[in-house]
Amino acid sequence: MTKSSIYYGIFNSDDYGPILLGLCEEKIAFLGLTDAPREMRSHYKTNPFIHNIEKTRPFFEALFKEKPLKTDFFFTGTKFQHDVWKALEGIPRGETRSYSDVARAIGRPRAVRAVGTAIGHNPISLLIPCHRVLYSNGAIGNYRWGSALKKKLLDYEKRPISTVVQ
DNA sequence: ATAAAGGCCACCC
DNA sequence: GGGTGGCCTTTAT
Repeated sequence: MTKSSIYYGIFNSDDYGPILLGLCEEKIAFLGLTDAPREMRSHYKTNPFIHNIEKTRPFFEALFKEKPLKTDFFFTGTKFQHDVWKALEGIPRGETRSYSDVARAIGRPRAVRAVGTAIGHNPISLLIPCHRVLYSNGAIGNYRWGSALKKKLLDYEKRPISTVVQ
């Protein structure tokens, strides 16, 4: 059985720089703040990558609408990672949690460090809001695309009205 | 099978 | 403030 292709496009967001968006079977399979398709390799080891702006553009544009569709995700990953990522979806815009909050939320209060690692492997940045998870001491913490970008995202989310990702 | 490496945290100075 | 040991999953030997 052959693997489904990943159709990808690289776009530019005014505020956050390049955004790489990957589709698999018409669902969002990857979203990252990068212009490097190889960033998708660890998630989709053997799928063919096909550059296709036309296919991916509507999904990119939807990101900046009022209600971007949050449901159509194509997921890889282990059960543990799914549990973690699913917990992240429940963190509303403008709020934050600590890594240990998330660990508690999935019923694994002591797996804090593993939670951090799993969050770092979140394949769908922004829509699965991994940037809303901070150190328990309030520090910004790390981010796959750089702590500076994480901080920027959070600063934007403090605005009452915004056109950024919901 | 085993080891090493993580987007952590509570605890100790 | 800065180390350090423990915790748990994933990935690489």
